Amino acid sequence: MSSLAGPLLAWYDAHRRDLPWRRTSDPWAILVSEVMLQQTRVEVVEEYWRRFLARFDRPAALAAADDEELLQHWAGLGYYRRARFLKAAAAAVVERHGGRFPADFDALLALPGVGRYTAGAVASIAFGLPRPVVDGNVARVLSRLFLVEGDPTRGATARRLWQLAEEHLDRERPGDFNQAVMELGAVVCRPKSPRCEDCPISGACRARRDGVIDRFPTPKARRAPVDVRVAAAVLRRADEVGLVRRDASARMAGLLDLPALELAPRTDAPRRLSEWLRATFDVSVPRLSRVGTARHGITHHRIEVEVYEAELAPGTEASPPRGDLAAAAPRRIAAAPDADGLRWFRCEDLPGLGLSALGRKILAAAADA
DNA sequence: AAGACGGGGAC
DNA sequence: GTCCCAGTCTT
Repeated sequence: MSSLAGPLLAWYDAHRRDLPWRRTSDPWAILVSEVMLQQTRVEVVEEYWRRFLARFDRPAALAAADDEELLQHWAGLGYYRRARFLKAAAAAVVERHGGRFPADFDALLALPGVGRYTAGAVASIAFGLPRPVVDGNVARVLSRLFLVEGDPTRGATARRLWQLAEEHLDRERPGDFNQAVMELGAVVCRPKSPRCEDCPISGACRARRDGVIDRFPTPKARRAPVDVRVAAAVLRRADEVGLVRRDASARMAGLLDLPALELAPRTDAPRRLSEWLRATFDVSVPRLSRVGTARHGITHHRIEVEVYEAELAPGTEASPPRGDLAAAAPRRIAAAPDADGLRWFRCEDLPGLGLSALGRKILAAAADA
């Protein structure tokens, strides 16, 4: 019925990128790639995927790992809940399926963190099952091909796109077909300045025919970003730096971070930070010097971090956090230490330790000073 | 149906 | 600076 699959598969066979997870048929390795690729670019994922699979080569290996090591391998990727779901999925594969992945869409869909897209991707790519996928790439390609209006991720528009993907799926090579459409969206049918001259199915594209490529897909409504002001402390003790582990209820839960505090407008930052460090960790920091500024964006927040540094006397210790940490300060972003409080880490051990990207930027700002 | 959830690469 | 990515879960 569809005249799309032929040209698409031929194009894919000739032009597909040599991505590491395309060299395996191991469903575990493919699941890890798909979860990492959720809302995350291919170029970013490659190195994480290699390192993760080298350490957790089978579901049982991840299921047995502790959360700290898991986060160390995920730090910097974002959407950290994915990592916990992936561990839970690995445990479920061990418990429900004896450590072997089920060649069954519904069983895959039942795994934690595996939704309609990921279940379809693993089913089609690892097991050759005829299941469609719709991700951002597929949504863009199909919305342009068939003039599908509306937010591709919601309601009737999403249903229409999944229906189109199902209708046009190649039943002989579902995994390659799905990857071909995604590849086309990533490389040719790009959000901006699409390369229609290089598109194997441009003749079938209604948006191109009508000269309205730039109006598809319909842009999503956006919220204005919220500005957040933060003061962070780089506390040094000889060759060590004081870090906190972020609380399980906070954003970036479980990652290491600099002790930091969200500031109300017109706050005397160093004084407030110093008082908070004393009240929370019982560390006395007489002199905080401003050493720089770090900027960071987190889902509709713009964060500006004033970075302060202090050299503490050798032997300085900290008490476990006191009081109600959640009530102590606003903590949309900062002020989220867990009950272990301030801990000392050798600076040379920091890389690979599970520091948040925000934390890395704060240390970089301090190092520039 | 809408909101929460990171980070960075490309323009 | 802005956009948006091989999405999923929760409310």
